[in-house]
Amino acid sequence: MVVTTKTNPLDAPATYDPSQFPPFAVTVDVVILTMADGRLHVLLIRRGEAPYKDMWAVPGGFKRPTETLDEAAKRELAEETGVDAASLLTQFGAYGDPGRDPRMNVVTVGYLAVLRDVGAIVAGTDAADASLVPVADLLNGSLDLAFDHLRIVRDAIERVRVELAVTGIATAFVGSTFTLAELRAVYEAIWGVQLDAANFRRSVAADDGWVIPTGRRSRPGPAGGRPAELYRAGRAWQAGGPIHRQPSPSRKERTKA
Amino acid sequence: MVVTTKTNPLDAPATYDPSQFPPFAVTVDVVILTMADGRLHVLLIRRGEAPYKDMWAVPGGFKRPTETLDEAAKRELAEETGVDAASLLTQFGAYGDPGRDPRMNVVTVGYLAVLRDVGAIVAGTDAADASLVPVADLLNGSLDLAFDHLRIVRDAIERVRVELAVTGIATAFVGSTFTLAELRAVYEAIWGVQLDAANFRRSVAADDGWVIPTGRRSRPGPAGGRPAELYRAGRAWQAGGPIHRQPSPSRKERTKA
DNA sequence: CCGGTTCTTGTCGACAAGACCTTAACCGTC
DNA sequence: GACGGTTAAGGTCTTGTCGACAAGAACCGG
Repeated sequence: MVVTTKTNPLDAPATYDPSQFPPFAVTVDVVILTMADGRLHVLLIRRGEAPYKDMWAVPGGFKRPTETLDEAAKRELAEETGVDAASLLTQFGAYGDPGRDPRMNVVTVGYLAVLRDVGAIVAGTDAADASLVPVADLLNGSLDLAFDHLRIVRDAIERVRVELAVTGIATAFVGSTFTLAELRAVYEAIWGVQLDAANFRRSVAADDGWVIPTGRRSRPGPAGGRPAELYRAGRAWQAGGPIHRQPSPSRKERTKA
Repeated sequence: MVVTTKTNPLDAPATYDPSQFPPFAVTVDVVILTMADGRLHVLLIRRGEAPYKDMWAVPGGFKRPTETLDEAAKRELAEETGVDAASLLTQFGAYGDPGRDPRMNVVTVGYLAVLRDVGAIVAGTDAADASLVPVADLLNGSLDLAFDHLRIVRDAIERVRVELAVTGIATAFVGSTFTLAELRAVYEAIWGVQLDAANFRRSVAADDGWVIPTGRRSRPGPAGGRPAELYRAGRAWQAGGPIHRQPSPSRKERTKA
């Protein structure tokens, strides 16, 4: 109640005296997303012990009492991939369903990390224990995960779709220099749409600050074609990205949908 | 435990053997927002005991091992206000900084609840212990809160501003039937902007599904005026609201900003 | 040199959103 | 009952944005 017989507003019913609070384990799970061959992938690890032995799971670990949640996520990311970048981490949800871990009461906090070129990192670890999995394989239900990690990954995907429209998270998927085609591929893969290259260029390059031309040009692919200009990320990506998802599919159907 | 010393990527360093996981208290804090005299308010309670005695705080309580986080938030909301509506609850963040509660390790999960007409509920309880506070008083720093609750409330406000553009949360602030002026006041108060009444009407009433006219009309205010039509919320509010925040202030400055 | 491919620039039209005005309906007072 | 004040509702015009589409530029291989 707002006010019980005592006067402590933070307390729960007498059966839940704060001095006898139910203990929980608190963990941090990091959903690591990256682009590989034009598709969105998530980094998963294979469990070596029960429960859910041999199943794929999201990397994570226990929060320490001396660190914040953000620091715990940063530490886990560094332990898993060797990447030290706290700015790429975004908290997206907390999960505490009873029985989600059959061994004890665990509340986990989900973090989203966007990296580029995780392939080399994954290869460096034991390949049998870590792998990049296309998110499409998870979203269509053809692959299940340990615990409630499938739900956690789903929520992370949904979050990155929103972040893509609101923040400049797209540049985290590409390298320090990139072509606009690469950047456009990020939007197309994550949103599952097809964007007009000309209009995309206009939106991104119009008011400068989004991307900065370097003057150099990329080498064409094996199929030839005109070499694309190389850009680097500008500093204006904190106040909302330049590309927005189409709210209503304009009259013509998209082939890719 | 999740893992033993070997081969399991889910584990932490040996100093953190899962069998000795550090215990945390897990609480749920509910930021209850409502409209009062044209401004956005938050329901706060006054602490009666140390720490932070006599300071304002967000209502909350311990999560029980047998309930989910959502259920805990729903229970807390019912205990505080008597309102039983889980659909209005939105989780927006987790907070676990060390020392945020000087007594023990506490991780709290923040929930946002949008209600209408909390005034009667607050009046029903002990008025000295619960109160509606304008969020403006919190955002400008003139009032501090216990623990890290100021940060929690700030995050909740930011979240409701986003939800307003993405979901149909605006209808949760008004009654079951409402005028478009009332609905517009919600947007104006939360975003701090001034919207053109004519354009607002077009956006909301254009493609029906947002609001449904009831045929009845409201009684004019004390200053007179033409009576407004009464609407009720449609069912199309799950796929994004009709009103979007202006991304770029078009050439003319707004008087209210 | 010549098609094939990709990047870049240009133009056009549809649509959405803001600014502004006019009409409609109710109040109070005189 | 007439009149000004107030608020709601509807209409029109302009502006800006966004998507579709066409055309040119720069590289490839043969």
